[in-house]
Parts: sequence; structure tokens; C-alpha cells
Amino acid sequence: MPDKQTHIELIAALTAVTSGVPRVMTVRAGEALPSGPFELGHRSLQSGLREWIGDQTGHPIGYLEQLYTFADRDRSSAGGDEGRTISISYLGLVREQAAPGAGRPGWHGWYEYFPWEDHRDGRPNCLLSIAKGLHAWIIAEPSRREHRQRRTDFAFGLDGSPWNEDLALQRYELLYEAGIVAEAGGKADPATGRPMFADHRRILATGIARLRAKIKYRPVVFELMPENFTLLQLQRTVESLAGLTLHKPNFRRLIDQQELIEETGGMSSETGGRPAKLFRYRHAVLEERALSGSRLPLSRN
Amino acid sequence: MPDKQTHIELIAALTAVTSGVPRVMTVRAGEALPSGPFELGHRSLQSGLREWIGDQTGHPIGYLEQLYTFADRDRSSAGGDEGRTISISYLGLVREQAAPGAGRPGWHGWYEYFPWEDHRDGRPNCLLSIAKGLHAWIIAEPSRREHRQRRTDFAFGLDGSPWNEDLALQRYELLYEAGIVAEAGGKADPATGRPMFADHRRILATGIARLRAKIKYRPVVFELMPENFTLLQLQRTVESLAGLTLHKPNFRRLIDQQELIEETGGMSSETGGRPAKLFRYRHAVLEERALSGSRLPLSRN
DNA sequence: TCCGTTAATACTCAATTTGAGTATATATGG
DNA sequence: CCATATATACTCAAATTGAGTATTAACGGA
Repeated sequence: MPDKQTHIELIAALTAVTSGVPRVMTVRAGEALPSGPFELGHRSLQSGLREWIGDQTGHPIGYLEQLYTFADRDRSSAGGDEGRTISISYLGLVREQAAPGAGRPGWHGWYEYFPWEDHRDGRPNCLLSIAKGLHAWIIAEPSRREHRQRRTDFAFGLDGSPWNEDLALQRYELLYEAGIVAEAGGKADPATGRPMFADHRRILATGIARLRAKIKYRPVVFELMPENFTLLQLQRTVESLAGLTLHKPNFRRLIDQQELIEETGGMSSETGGRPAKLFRYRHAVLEERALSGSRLPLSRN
Repeated sequence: MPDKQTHIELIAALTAVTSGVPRVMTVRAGEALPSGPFELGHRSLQSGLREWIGDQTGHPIGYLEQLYTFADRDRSSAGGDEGRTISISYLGLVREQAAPGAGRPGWHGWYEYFPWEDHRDGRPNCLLSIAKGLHAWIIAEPSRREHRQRRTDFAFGLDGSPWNEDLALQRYELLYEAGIVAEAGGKADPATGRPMFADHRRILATGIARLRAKIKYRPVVFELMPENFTLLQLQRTVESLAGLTLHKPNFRRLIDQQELIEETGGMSSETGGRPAKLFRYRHAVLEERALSGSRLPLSRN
């Protein structure tokens, strides 16, 4: 074995929201995330990925954030020992756009891959069969039973725990550990969602969890919105990402406390009710602004 | 050029808190973070790093979290084109311990490298000279003046903006961009802190920012505490990390609302006042628990 | 022994922020 | 002109947070 090369691979979880559905860009008929080698010529990882995405898809990326770097041997795609692959994964946000033409890479809904994550119409039924599978795993090993039970209850909002949308990654990893998900040898079952190549679904879960956490303290949603939008459109976008329904009056109050948006003057009468005011994001003033605050009990001395 | 190898390097920002000072493990007389090549034999990045740290230092790592992966050519240490280095950086937390013996790698205080980050005794004076340097940079380019001013005011809590301890990374990157910091060609000045090799100080800033954000919503402080501790010790540790003083009664209220700790029954009379109850972290019950909640206005339907 | 000092611990109270709900206004399509 | 669908504006109680006060328990000299 003369030349055990290490390959550096960039993987992108690109997300857009169209008509209330958060979608991810895929290749291979929805089975993989777009990825490519990191070329030596690139100035940095980010710029390498940006260039590469610009070429592969027509979509300019507004927002790009590093997710995680993987090199686990036991999860690598090329199982053998002909070198190793380091995968550096990114989350990218793309503005809503017309449906892509034929021949283009496909956009698939998040919740095809994670049906248990969408709670906008209440707890999805697939959670019942998932809970059954998890229970089998919990009782399979008496010595770890209690610990597994606690982790499961916490992650999936069982036995009194509330559902927490931020735990998308923990949930996927628990299903993986329990062998329920197809990538971990589980049997095909619509309740456990559509599998993906290698660890791509895990990367997508990482991206979802990161985005769900981030919309609460940084104004990243606006990277997914068109220039002008109504408050309900904004709310629907956030709801689709969080997989939850929000309280309309309170959502509005929250938004205008932050002073992140301003009226354009225009109105929209798309939806059939009273026409809504159009708003736009106040780019100029607020590029680098934190939303929430300390959560630590400061003393002012 | 036959063999343009890509090197994978692991870099660790290991932190411990001793007697109210957060410290980082360094090598080369405080000029660099410990780092080493990623060997092909390792099962995963994390385990590779754990092994390696275990060998190099006597300290077992309780908590280890990936920070960021860098490959920017213009920040690489070996400036030439003999291949490229990918640096994967980690934040590790180490429990308080007796002072390390001679010959061991050294622990240096965070605030030697970032004197402007410690606000426990009020705004440090070094901020005055830093603000002066930043102002020169702001007015140097009239077309970007307003934008630079806003970013500076926000990051450093100037002109009405409050100081936000979470922005440690933004602050360092601003100083880098402005050429104030020695790594970016700035002149030596105690106010701008002690420089480090290559981009190691940037990695430390990333770790500090991550940890400051994380203590607010995950119980990670306990990774830095001894088995038994008093409430004031806990408070002092949090304060040292955040670089802020906290309001004692409210800190206590916060802590026991979370139900993260329990009394051991013992007392401590170390400090000279009334003896304090000793507490311990409730490992068993709470390994995977989120603290804060949604910040999204849910509807309960 | 008494008194100043240093903490620990226990409360109080007003100001904000949240959660939840109600009321009114303005479109559209029969 | 009315049913329907949404937009927008308020209200109000409950919970959380920020700030401060009071009391208790040790120690170390004078």
C-alpha cells in the first residue's frame, strides 16, 4: 500500500422553504447530499464550497455555516482501508425560488427523511411505531434499561417530558443506536423515514437541529424569505422549520419587539382574506446583532 | 511536485478553572495550543484526540466538543505550497486539579491572551487603548466607515450598546481585521494581549465564545468543578468564565430552580465566613437535559 | 469576651416578559 | 349583502427576572 491518501470531502445540506415545506437539495434521486472533493486551489473551505455549489446548481448561497467534521472509520462510505475520508459538512440557506427545471438536482422535503419531526398537525402517527421499536431496544439490555428509558423519554417527549424540537439530532442518533433506522440495519418502514447514502441523513439531522436552535437567537430566517413578505408568510416559514405551530398574536409581538423588519408600503392580497402589509428585512441596520440576551443573573456593579 | 500531502492536525483548547482563573493548556512556553497529527489508526477524531491528550498530559478529559475546522491558506502556518494543513479544533474541559509538576505543559490564564475580556472588576483599562486603535481603523476607509463603526460599537459595547460576553470571537476577529493584534501585524502592546503561534489564539477565542454561550443552556460548568463544591465556588467559576460578576441571590435562585445539584450533607469552612453547605452535581438524573426552553411563542393546539 | 468582618441563606417586591385569549377591520366570492 | 378568511389591535393574568434587604453563623483580634 504505497499511497494511503486522505481525501477531504465537502458536504452541503442546502435548505430552502417553498410553500410551507422546508426542503434540502439532493442528488442521486434524493439519496444523497451534494458533495465534492476539496481542491487544493481553493482559498478556504467556505470559498471552495461556494464556488462548487455555484457551478453545480444555479443557486447562490446567502448563508453558509460549518456543521461538523467527521472521520469515523466505521461510518465511512468506502469501507476498506484504502485511505480515509474526512467529511466537512456545511449548512447553507437558499432563498425561495421558482421550482427548479428538469435535469437539476432535486429538492426534497425534510420530513420525507424525518417524518417524526413535523408536529404542525399534532404528534405524527409514525411516533407510535417508533416508540414501539425503541421500547424493544430499551428492554433488550436490562443493565442499561433505565438509562435508555430516560434518554428516550427526554428525546421524544414521552412520559411527561415535553416535545423539544431542538433535539432532532439526538433523536436520529438514538434511532441509529437502537438499530431502527435503515442506515443502521433497521428494516424498511415508512415510519422511520427515507434513508440516505452513508451518513448523509445524520448530517441533515445536524443541520436541522442547528437551524432550529439558531432561529431563536439569530435572524437567520430572513435568508430563506423573499425580499418582501407578509407576517404570516414569515410565521409559516418559521413553523415549517420548527415543525410546530406558533401563536399568531404573540409571534407578531415578538417580531416587532426585535425591530428586525420594516413595512415596504406595499400590500399583498394573495391569500384570500384581508390584504396584508408587506415587510422587508432591515439588512442595513442589523447585520450583526444578537437577539436574546444573557440568561445569567448579572449584578450591575 | 510529486506528493502534495494533506496533513490533518488536531488542536485542543483544554480549559480548567483554578482559584477563580480560567486557564488553557499550552505548549512552547504559552505560545501554542497542544496539537498533533491525526493518525490513520484511530477509530474516530474524538478518540484520536482523547488518546493523544491522555498520553501528552496526565489529565483525563471529561468533556470534549468539536469547535471548527480550518483550512484557510492565508492563515496556514507553513506559508509555502508544500501541501496543505487541515486543522480540526476541539474544546475540552478538565476538572480542577493540583498545580501540575515541572516539565508538564503549562496552564496559562485566558485573560493573559484576552485582557479585554475580563469585566469582573469593571471595564478593563486596556479597552481604552483598543478603542483608540479601532477608531483609527474605522476612519481609515471613509466608504466603510459607518459599517465598521456599527460593528465595533456592537462587539465592544460602545456608544450605548451593552457589553455582551458571548461575542469574544467577533471581538478577536475584528481586532485581527483591523490589524491591531500581533498575529495580524499589529505592534506589541500589553493591551492587545499575548499573541500565539499561527491561528491558535483565534481557536482559543472560538472556545471561549462557545463555552460562554453554552453555560447558559447546558450544565457544562460541572465538568470544571470538583466533586463537592459550595454555591459561591460555583458562582465564582461561572463568573470567571463569563468575565462578569453575577447577582448572588438570583444566581442561587436560578441554580435551585434547575434542580441540577443536591446537598452532600457536608459543610465547608474554608473561606472565613459562615460555613457553607457542600453540593454535588446530580449526574444520574440529568445527563442529557436542556435547560432553557423555546423562546418561540408556541400555540398549544 | 465582645465586636467588626466575611460569608451564607432567606425573603420581599416591583417591573418585565410571556402565554392565552378576545375584538375589530378589510378583503373575496357567491 | 352575507359567509368566509385573514389581518391587525388590544387585554389580562401568570410567570420570570432584576434589584435589594434582613438575618444567621462562623472567625480573629482588641
